[in-house]
Amino acid sequence: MTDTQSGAPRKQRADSRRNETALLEAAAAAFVASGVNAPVRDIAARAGVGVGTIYRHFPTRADLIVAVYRHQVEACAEAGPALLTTSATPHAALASWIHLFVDFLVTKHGLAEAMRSDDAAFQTLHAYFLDRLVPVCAELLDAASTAGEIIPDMDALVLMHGIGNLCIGADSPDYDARLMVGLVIAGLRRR
Amino acid sequence: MTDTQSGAPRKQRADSRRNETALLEAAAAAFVASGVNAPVRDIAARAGVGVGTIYRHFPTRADLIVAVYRHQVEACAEAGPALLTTSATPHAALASWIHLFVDFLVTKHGLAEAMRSDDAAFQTLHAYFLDRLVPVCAELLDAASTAGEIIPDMDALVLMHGIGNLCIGADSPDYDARLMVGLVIAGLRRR
DNA sequence: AAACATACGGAACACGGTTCCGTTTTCCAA
DNA sequence: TTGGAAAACGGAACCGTGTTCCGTATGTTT
Repeated sequence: MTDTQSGAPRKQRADSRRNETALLEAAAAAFVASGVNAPVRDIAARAGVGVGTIYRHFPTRADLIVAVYRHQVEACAEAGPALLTTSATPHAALASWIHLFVDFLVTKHGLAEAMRSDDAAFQTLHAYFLDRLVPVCAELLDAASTAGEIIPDMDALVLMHGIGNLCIGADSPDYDARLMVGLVIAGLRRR
Repeated sequence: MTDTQSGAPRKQRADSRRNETALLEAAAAAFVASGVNAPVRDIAARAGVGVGTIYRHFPTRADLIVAVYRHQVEACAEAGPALLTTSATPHAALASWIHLFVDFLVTKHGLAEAMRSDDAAFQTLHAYFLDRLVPVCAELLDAASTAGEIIPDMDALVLMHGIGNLCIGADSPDYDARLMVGLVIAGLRRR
């Protein structure tokens, strides 16, 4: 049954659009100040709206996080192929790209933690990040392994998971996520 | 028979000791069933005590976790020197020991996550695990680097942090903590 | 301007950790 | 054996967060 509802019954209300952008800005600010787990009420207060409005626009926290960081993720994804053409070797491109990803993660307090929460609400976050970045990573891995620089058959999804995990707690003074990621990259090398 | 004791103010009450062991058993069971973040009320109910009793015996969740897993951590710590004498090379000993640690972590749902929480309540957990295991790891690292098998100056604390992080979410079907840890171990190798 | 869909606000609820205090149990000493 | 102080207990009450719900307000269309 094709219930062809009338094409575009009505456009989105102006206040709704205003609130959405206000929320995005408020959330970005709150994330910087308190990490991606900033209390819902705080974000609402910053945006000058009620909590209900948040849930109406972004049903889960993951939706909000995705919306806030979407363009940065896009930039990271697009950097992959670019690096492949500008780098000396595929392995160098892979290394640079991973460092780019790490830089992104470690500057978002709590993002790495959230990324790997098995809470159902974070499915969206998981899905978006992985859908967007895993193929890029896979392409880089493939190029490097074709060039014989790294071990074959490394799974991009597992690698991304692992890199993400290594970035957890990156702001702790006695931890060094980049060093650990460097070990992983070295470990990928064919010996 | 009167028990042999010097003039202590008073010995611990019998019900108190009973409750403590009951609590330990209940917590162990709850941890297996629901992970180390099992609700306090659940643990209390399993042990047949009130929630206040938990807090009296184990002021923070970390205290409870430490108490439950203490002997396993001890075993892991003691395995370090042993492996060093029985293994072919220091690097092999290091690898075996790390895998031992990983096995311990991945079978305790949520432990790895808890390990790296920056919540103040988990200071105890952090402190105990690291105080006990980092020196062992350092000894193994030192032996391997003295033998020229791995890169020098690797910090044991950072390595333990990283390994712990890699174990987060180890029960997810599309992740492989052991594989990632293997990459790190390979990355340690001098090339 | 009236009518109606859309969106809003925030009170109310759910849930888990933590505290507090009146009551109960244990132990010691007389 | 027993009186009573100290130790320990239980769980109600409290707090902070996420989430839902519905009466009200706002924007849009005719």
